[in-house]
Amino acid sequence: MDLVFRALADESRRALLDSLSAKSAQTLGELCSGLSMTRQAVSKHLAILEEANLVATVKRGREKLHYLNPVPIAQIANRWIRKFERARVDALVDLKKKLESE
Amino acid sequence: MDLVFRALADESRRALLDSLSAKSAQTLGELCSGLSMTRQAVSKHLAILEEANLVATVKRGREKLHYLNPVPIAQIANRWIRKFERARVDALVDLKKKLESE
DNA sequence: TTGACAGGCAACCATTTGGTTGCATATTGA
DNA sequence: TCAATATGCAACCAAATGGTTGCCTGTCAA
Repeated sequence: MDLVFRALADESRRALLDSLSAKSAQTLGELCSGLSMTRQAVSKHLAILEEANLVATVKRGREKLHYLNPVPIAQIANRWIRKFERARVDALVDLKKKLESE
Repeated sequence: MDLVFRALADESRRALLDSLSAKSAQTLGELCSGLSMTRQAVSKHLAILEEANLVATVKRGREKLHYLNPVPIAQIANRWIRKFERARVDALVDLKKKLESE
């Protein structure tokens, strides 16, 4: 869970997820094009996304195909964000009241 | 948006949000108790959460009350996570097919 | 008024992070 | 076979991060 949050904290990595969401089964080289980063930097980012289970890969010959795995993101939505949705109205009303009373 | 993701990347900060979600209007001292961190460390984390607009504060005398603001989290849920929900089934079917064909 | 309490500020430190360069390995296709 | 291609690995570097300690400021209450 922590790995997922940390993986999502970087804009480059979120961009990679975007890219994989738009086009599946991309190779490392493909994912590099357009980004102003060396291949190795992208490779490291992908390793972090893999570690967090946000990206799955399949080797095909000398290429490595990358796939988005949206499950961890869905889990965060379901298990973590919902906690705060419940608190949402209460918290805001609470704060507003406080601000107005001062 | 990036500030929110980065703020959420740290377990201590998520714990602080949890704490504020459970009990609103806590002071810095209150938020510190239970955590094995100096007051200054907690203060820095709270500053990052404030920067990301996840926590709002009101000064009352020599105390500073902290409030959870769940709106940015809700925005991420709505504007960002939904993108990947759309891709979810497609992506998994896609990957499964690939894995089986190799 | 004055000591105790809540918090802010700044300097400092170790570790992690995001990136680079250089070289090695493995697959492909002419 | 062999050059080109796709990726992996390791060392290195600067900057950001998470934490500390020490001291200062402002407020409360006896």
